[in-house]
Amino acid sequence: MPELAKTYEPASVEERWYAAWLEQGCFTARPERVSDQRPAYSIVIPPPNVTGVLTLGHVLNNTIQDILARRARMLGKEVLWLPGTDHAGIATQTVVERTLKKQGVIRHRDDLGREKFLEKVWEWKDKHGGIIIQQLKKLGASCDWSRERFTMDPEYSRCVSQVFVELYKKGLIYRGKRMVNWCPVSLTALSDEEVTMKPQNSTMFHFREEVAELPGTWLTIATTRPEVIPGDTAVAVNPKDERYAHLIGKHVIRPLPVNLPADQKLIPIIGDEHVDFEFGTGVLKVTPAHDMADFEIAQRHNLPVIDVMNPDGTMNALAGESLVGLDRFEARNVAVDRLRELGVLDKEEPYQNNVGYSERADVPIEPRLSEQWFLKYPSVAESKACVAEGRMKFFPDRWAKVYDHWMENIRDWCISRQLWWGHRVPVWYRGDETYCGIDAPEGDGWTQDTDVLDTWFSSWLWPFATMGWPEKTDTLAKFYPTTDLVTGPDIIFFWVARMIMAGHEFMGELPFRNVYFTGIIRDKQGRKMSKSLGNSPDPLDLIAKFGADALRFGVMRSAPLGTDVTYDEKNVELGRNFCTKLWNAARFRQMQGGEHEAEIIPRMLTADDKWILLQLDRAVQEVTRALEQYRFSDATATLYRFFWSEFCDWYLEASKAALTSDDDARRSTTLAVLDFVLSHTLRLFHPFMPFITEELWHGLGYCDDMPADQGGRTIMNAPWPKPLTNDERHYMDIDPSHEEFAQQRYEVVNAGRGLRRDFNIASSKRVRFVLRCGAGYLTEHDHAVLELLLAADPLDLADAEWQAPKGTPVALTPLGELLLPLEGLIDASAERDRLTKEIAKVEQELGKVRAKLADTNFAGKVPPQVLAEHRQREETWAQKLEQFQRMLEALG
RNA sequence: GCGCGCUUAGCUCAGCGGUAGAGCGCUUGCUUCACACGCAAGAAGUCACAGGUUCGAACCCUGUAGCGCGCACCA
Repeated sequence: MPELAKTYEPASVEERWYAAWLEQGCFTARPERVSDQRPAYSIVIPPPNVTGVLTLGHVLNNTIQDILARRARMLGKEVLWLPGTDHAGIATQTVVERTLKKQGVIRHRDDLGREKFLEKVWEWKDKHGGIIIQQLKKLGASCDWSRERFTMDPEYSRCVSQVFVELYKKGLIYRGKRMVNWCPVSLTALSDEEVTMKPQNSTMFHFREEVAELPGTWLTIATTRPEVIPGDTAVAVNPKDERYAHLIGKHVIRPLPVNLPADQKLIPIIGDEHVDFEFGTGVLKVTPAHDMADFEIAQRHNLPVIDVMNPDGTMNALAGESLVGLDRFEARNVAVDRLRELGVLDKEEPYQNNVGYSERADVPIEPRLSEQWFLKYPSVAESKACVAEGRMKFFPDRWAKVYDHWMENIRDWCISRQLWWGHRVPVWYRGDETYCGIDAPEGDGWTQDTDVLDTWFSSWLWPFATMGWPEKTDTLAKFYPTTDLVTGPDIIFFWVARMIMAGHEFMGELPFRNVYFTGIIRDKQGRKMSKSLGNSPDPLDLIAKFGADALRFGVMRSAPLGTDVTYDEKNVELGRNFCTKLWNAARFRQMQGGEHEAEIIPRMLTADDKWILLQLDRAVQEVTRALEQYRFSDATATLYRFFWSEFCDWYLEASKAALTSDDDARRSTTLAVLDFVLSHTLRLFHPFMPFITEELWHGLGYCDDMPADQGGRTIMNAPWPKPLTNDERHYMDIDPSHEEFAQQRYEVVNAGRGLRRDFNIASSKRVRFVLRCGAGYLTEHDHAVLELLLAADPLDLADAEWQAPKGTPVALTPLGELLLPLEGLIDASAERDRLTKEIAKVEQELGKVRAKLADTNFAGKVPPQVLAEHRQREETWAQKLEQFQRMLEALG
């Protein structure tokens, strides 16, 4: 085996192993291998935007999925991690359109026309579509690339059409002219979920309108949107409002638009319960074409609907000469000027309100009446029930409540978009005829609906459409429903809820059993990562600098279940340091030589060996449990503690005593324990850090223990470590008392190091220690370990009678008093001060315990076990106190 | 307005009924033959606040404040 380099060089290792895994088909799922003994495990990737680039959010999300997939393989499952990309309608179309404009190819997409423009989008997709996939590979994602899907693949598109047709035939999809959220920039309708409310500093304008039938009587109206006054078709008051009730049925004179004949300016005063008399002036202007609530009022009262705006947010001719052609915000200013000129503007006051914004274009949406396609959600009851009844689990489970609330108040989904990039609505028209089908109808003269479908209308089919539905493929039969879904809580409604409904509706079953919601990655100031803030580091840079494993480990370590992740490059650095530590521990093992298959000889096991085997066992159990509960940061914390503190700091240092001994059996047993622990550790680490563990798995030769026919002896297929069985414990003669003994010796070491510190002796300087435990109490090996770890030269064992020179520093340990004889440096007063301080501490602790025990309330009511613990504690402190006092007396 | 979450060491977070923990940062030693991306030792906390339950509360209950998120929304 070639000697390992001094530091780990991730780049070449990562590239080499990823290529090897691909070549050996390690990621390919084989449905034919699924059986009772080899259960299926599946997960579908949340498809990233096809033209997107990798962000830290993707790193978090996909590392989690990779950990789950890799661990499932090690548990002997047949794993399918199905990857792919999303066409991301608006996002992609916007990017391509903007780029073409920048390049001067077009001024507007209409310059090219639908077909030509789509050609450009496909060109763009072919050019940039592979980027994020390549980046996921850099991260080490073990996706089954042979099954990669794209939401605009021909087969996938057929699924989308088929689903549309089926829902149409069931009467769940319908077309209607309704109020929708309109984005004046993207020029398309949006779903309710694509609108986010933002607080705005607006102005509330109060203006007067005169009652036509009662000249001199004015109604004052409060509004934030004076520019849509030309669209007002009524003024509403609450019929119970005594101030205004008598005016119902009369009319007011609308001040805008100007230049209309007087009779056309009259609009009715109506009574409607919707009007809140507390708010504003208690008089509401009703603008049915530009406000959702007003539209409903208009329907109740059969009011005309006057749309005064163009699709792009500019005012149309109906807004009148003074406003026509102006952008809605300019128009607002002009409208205010007009009101002022007319002398009817009473008041302007600053006002904070919430305005719906288009999530994508980041501009206020415009409520707009238009002809759109809507879906009445299917399988709502089942979808609600499966989460409520716990058949599908959410992690953390508080999201179940959010889901439930949304499902309870679910409203029809506007699924049509006035875009070009996407799945075309599979509906054709000819005269009065309408045809809905997967393929175009026979005969001439049919024209297809020009709208495309909301991107999520394809994404919601992802779990089964990617597996070949509607064909009954092997993949679908074996891997659906999927096991886990890993995604962000921000798309719980956009995607998760809808997939659950589609799963029930088309597969008759839930699409996944567990949903893990990641946190959102934030910067150190707690802000979301975003391109515009420039606070989002490029994961590829981090991989280049620290290695993919370091990035993965660092991110997982800082991402506890249920909380947002504060990103700090320090964490990645920590991951890099950890990789180096692992690498160097492996190097240490390699430098000892010897074959790795050296067998453990139970009778040769030292207390240290048994101790580390028990710590390993504990780590195996903890990591396993943490992963079962999706507590990834807990798993990394355990791995870190076990490997760094327990294995490297204690065991590996202690093992040096055995490794330099003349006893061959001891030597080879120690090597065997090192190998046992390392090979288990590598496997525990593998899901988190796939590259370095594979490299060391081969570098240390552990791969040789695997059957040659199993996919190239990769650690990917090595068995996940199991806790020790009772038989194994018995065979190796391991029991908790050995752990305690080892621990006690380590306490001696700590005490010795403490003495060094107190007396300013460098940790590396070899000095004489005396342990008053009686000769022959320790085995030769245990003694050698203590000597090594204390850097003692020598460590003498003495009887209780042994007297040190007065003022010799001494520390209490579970194995006896540890003395540090200082030749010529004895300072009795310094030691007296030190002991006095120790005594004060002990007395304080003893006092606390005694006070509790003296409390009859405590002693009478506490469970016996707790009482016993306190008694034990009291005894220990009392003993210590006595010993310290004796030491102080000895000082004279 | 309704709901959810958070508040523990300078920073990021564990702990969720029985003596306050980790990593980073900080301090002090150390070129100890795997590793200075390291080793060793150390300082550092009225566990947001106020009540309550309990023998005992960071942990359970009630309320308050601050921060964050979701839903709804009155022009």
